[in-house]
Amino acid sequence: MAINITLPDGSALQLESGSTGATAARAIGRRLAEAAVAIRVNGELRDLAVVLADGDAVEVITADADMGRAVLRHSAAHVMAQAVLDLFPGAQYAIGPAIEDGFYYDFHIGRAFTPEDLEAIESRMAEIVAADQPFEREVVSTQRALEIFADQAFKREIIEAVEESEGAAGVEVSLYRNRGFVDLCRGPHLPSTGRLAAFKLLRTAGAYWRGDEHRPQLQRIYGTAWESREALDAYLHRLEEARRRDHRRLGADLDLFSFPPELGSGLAIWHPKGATVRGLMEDYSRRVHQTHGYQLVVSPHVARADLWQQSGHLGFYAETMYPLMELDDGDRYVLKPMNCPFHILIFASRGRSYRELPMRLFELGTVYRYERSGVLHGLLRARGFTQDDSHIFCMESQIGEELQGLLDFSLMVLRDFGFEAFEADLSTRPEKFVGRPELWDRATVALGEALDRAGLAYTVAEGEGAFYGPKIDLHVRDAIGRRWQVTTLQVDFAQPDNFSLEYATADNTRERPVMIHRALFGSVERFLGVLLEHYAGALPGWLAPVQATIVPVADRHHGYAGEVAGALEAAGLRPEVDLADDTVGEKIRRALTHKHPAVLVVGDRDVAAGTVGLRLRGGEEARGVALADALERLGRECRPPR
RNA sequence: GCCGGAGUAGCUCAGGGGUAGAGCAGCUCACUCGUAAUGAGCAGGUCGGGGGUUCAAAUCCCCCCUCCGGCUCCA
Repeated sequence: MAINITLPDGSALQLESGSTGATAARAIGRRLAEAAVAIRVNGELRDLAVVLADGDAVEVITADADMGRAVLRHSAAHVMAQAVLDLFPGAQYAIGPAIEDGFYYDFHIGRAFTPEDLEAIESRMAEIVAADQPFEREVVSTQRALEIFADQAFKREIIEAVEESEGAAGVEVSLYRNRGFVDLCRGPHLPSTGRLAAFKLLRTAGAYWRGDEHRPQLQRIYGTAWESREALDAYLHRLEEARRRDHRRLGADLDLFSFPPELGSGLAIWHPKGATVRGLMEDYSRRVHQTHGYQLVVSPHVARADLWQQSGHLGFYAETMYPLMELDDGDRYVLKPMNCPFHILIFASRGRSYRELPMRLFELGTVYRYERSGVLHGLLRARGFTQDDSHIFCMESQIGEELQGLLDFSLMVLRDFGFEAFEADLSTRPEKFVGRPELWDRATVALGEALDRAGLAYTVAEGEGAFYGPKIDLHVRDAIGRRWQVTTLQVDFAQPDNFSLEYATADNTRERPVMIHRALFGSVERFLGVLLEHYAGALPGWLAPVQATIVPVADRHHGYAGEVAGALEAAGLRPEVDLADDTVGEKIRRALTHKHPAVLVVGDRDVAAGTVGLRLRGGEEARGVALADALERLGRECRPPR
C-alpha cells in the first residue's frame, strides 16, 4: 500500500503506508531530514513521528525557521524543567512556553534560584541533551492526567481549565515524556533531546502565576536556544549590542540628561546638550502641527480636584496620580497626569459651531504620573514627561477622514525621524464600555480602513480597547529590529459626555462632538530615548546637539578655528571648538566618541588657504576643503527634514 | 507594588573584620603636534543612608533609599 502526499511546491511524493513525517523528510533529502525538527501537516504543526495519511499536504520545518526555532525552544523549556525536577525534588512546575528569542519556565521551589543554581541546571541540561532522550507523545484522558499530576497543583489547574473550556470532564490531553520526565503539553517537540544544539540560561525573575499579582509568585528562569552555536553567539552579540545602545548609558556618556537620586525616582534633569536635542524635537513638533491644521494651546501643571472628578480621572486613574494637595482654605489640587481636561475646557469656553470642526488643539504638555516604582525605566518610563498631545473635537461623520489624516500625519512624523518599519495594533470594544455600540463599530471600522489605506500591517487586539473608545497603537522597528510603541490614536466617546460638550449644527440644533486623543512621539522624553537606541547615540545631523567639532592643530590656529566656528554659527549650525591641550588624534577621538557628525581640522595650510580638513561621520575625509564648500556640505548633512 | 541582583572617586571596577586602591575623566606643568588615547605631577571617597554586633565594620546582621533584570501596569 502506498500513500501520496503533497509538498509545498505542489509536487507529489509517494510513500509507503504508515510513513511518518521523518520518513517523508528523509525521502525528500538527507540534509533536510537532518535539519528537520517538526512537520506541518495540512497546516498544523506536528511531531516528525506523526503518521501521514494519503492526501496530506506536508511541509518539513527546519530548526533555522521561525516555527522550527519555536519548537526547539519549547523543547529546551522541557529539558530545563526536567533538570530542575532532577535537582530540586518536590519542585512544582507551572508553564514553560517558547517566546521571542528564547523560552522560560515557571517553578515553585520554596525559594529563589541563585546564579549557582542556574549553572547546575545548565549542566544537568547538557547531560540530558547528551543522553539524546526521545520525546514521546501520549494522549490520555483528563482523569488520567489528574492522577499523573496528582502532586502538581499548577498542572492540575491547567487540566481542570481544559475540562472547563471543553465543557465536559473526560476529554483528552496530550503529554510528552522523555525518560522519567513527563509534562502536559500540546507539542510538537523535537524527536529527541540530542537535537538541542545550543542553549543558555540567562536570568531568573519573579513571575505571578497566571500573570495575576494576587496569585502566588513563581520563580521564572529565562533561557535562549538556537539551531547552532553560531546562531546563539550571534544572539548573545545582539544582546551586547542592545546594551551598548542603552539610552541611559548614552544619556550619561553624551552628557544629555541624568536622574539624580536627590530629585526622586523617575524624574530627569536635562543638561545643556540634552535640552538642545529635545528643544529641536519640540520646535519641529510645533512647526509641523502649525502647518497641518492644529492650534497651539498651553495649560497649567495643576488643577482643582473637582476637574479631575468630572473627567473621571479621580475615579479611574487615582492610583497613578500624585496625591492631592490640600490648600489652606481647604481647596484641593492635583498635579496633572493628562492634558485632556484642559483642552476640553478650551473647547467648552464658548459656544462652538460645526464650522469650527474638526478642532485640533495641540500642546507639548508636561504631565506627572506616580508610576509604581518597579516599572520605571530611564526616559522610556518616567514619572514626569512631556506629551506631544492633541485632542481633536469632530463630528461623528468626520471620524473616518480625521483618523485617516491623523495616521498619515503620524507616519510622516515618524519617517522624518528616520523610522521606516511600522506595525500597528487595533484595540476593539471591551466587555465594559460606554457609548453606542454602532458608533464603536463605525469608529473601529474607520480605524481599520485608515490602516489598510496607509498599507500598514496590523493585528487586532480584540476587546483590548479602553472602556471609552477604540484605539490604534503604532510601533516602530529600530535599527536592530526591536519594536517600540510610540504613537497612540485613541477615540473617546466618554469625555464629551462627562463635560456635556456640544456644538451648533447647520440646522441650529445641538450635537455632541467626538473626541480623539493622540500623541505621536508618545512623550518627547520617551521618543528621544528610542531615538538614542535606534541611532546608538549618533543622532542625525539636524538633531545632533553639536554638529561639528573644530580641531586646531596647534595653539596658533585657535584664532582661525574661532573664525571657522563663527562662520558655521552664522550659517545656523552648532559648532564647538576643541581648545584642549591635547594632540589632534585625541581631539578627533573625543569628537567621534561623542558622536559628533563632523570634525573640522584646521592647521597652517588651512589658515593660509582659507580651508578646513573635513571629516564626516561614516569615515569620509577630505583635506583642503574651501570653507564655503564645507559650509555647504555641512548644511546639507544637517538640514532638518522639513 | 512583588521576586531576585547590585550600590566603593564624575565613570568603569578591584578590595570582603585591623584606619581605602587602579584605569579613564578632572586640575597643573611640559610638549605645539594634520585625522581614534603625548608625558609627568596633583587632587579627588564619613565605601548609598540609618541602626546593631565587635576592642575594631566598606567588610557581619537588621531597616530604609536608589539603580539593574523580570512580573504586573503602561506613553
